[in-house]
Amino acid sequence: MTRNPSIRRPITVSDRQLAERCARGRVVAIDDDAEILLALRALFELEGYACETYDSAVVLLQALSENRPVFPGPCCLLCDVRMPQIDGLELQRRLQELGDVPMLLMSGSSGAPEAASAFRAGALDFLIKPIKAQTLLDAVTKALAVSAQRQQQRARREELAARFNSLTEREREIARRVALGQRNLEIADALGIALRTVKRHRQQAMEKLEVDTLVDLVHVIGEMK
Amino acid sequence: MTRNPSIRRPITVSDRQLAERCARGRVVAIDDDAEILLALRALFELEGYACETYDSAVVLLQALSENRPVFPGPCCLLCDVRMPQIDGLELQRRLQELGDVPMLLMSGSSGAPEAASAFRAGALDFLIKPIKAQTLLDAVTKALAVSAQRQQQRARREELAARFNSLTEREREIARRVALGQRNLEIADALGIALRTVKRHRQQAMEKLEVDTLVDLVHVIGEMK
DNA sequence: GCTCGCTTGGCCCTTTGGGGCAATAGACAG
DNA sequence: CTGTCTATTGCCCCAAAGGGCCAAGCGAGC
Repeated sequence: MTRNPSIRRPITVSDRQLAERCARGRVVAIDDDAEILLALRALFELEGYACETYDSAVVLLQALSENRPVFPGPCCLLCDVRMPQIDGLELQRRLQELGDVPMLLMSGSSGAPEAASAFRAGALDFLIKPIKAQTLLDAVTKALAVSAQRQQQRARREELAARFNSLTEREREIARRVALGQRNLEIADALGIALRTVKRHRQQAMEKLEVDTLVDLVHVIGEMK
Repeated sequence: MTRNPSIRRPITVSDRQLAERCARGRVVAIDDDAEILLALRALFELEGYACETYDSAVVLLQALSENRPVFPGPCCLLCDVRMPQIDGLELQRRLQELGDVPMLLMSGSSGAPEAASAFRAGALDFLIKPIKAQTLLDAVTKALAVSAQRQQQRARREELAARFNSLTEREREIARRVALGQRNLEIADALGIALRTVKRHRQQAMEKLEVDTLVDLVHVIGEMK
């Protein structure tokens, strides 16, 4: 394991506090109104969430492109629609490939077309200013829950994919066929190899996939695709 | 099999044509503007879809409560938001328990709040008048596709549930345990019965569920819940 | 009382799965 | 060139699943 060269300062107490907050949930707020950002930050931090604020989508995109490490945990975006240069909907489009961070949009002056676009593009909600604090918190809570679930799902898939990739090509082939319900003998005939060989690969595959029943194998293969 | 007493007139040629259209897709349009309804009907029928029109949500609800038989096939609702008595959003709420018919809302005068409400309540899209014919057709095509998929899904589940219910209590119990990966002997011990008995029930269950491999059993049980 | 379906279980045999032990052969990195 | 990894296979043994044949106990309904 190599040392990460990006670590260049010691961990402070505030880092630890931030980490705790991030574990509960992190709200990334984007609005060109500085006062609103302050108010949002105050509200979310009072609730025990971490909050990052950006006064424009451009700054956020730049920060993201630097790809600096963040504490793990659920995360959501809360973004104003009406902003100069890059507006909320445009930002949503650009982040779409990133994909798994739930997005909340808010606006005071937008019409139905903007709201509809936002939802079509996958926004989790569209809040109309002025927004009641409770409404905002409910939306954020839900968004963070969605985020947590997606992250869990993704972690699980990656875990399984990693295990599956640690199999040899032959083992994968046999695992797939086993999960389709083919018998060892069928597989042996199909691949033109001996029964004993199929058994060995099957055995190896199940060991590497950390399953010990056929049922679990089926579930694991099913979860991956 | 008993005769259905609700059949009281012979099948006509136009019935057959309607049935063909319904199989392609049926659009239920609700708008208080008679001209719009005419235009919608013309558009959808030109595309080969069946189209029912209602000039108010009240009439639609009444028609639904009579529960008369309709031809099977994918179906979607296309409903104006701004209507007297019961508006589009209210109709959406009332039909929500019905649940599996995709809903498209349209409006010329609504704002972001209405659009957001519609999406939160599960609307598939929210179209802003004036709507281009192509936009409308695209939305309807998508809604019908969703409907078809839901119907297929539901049919499959009902089919499987019916099979599962045709099992005896004991057979269900054993099928569940088998699908959880328990071995016959484990099950026998857990239920305090002989191995042979478990085998018999297992065998019966798989026959009734129309599966012949353990893998298929797992999939069938999985699809049901 | 009797039949029918559900549940139960014993006996026995075959097929399939699981796994140890040993060995051959090709590919590839060091 | 050598050691490691992968794929392959044979032989043997045991456990588990699949299934035929037969039969008893029991509650529901005729």
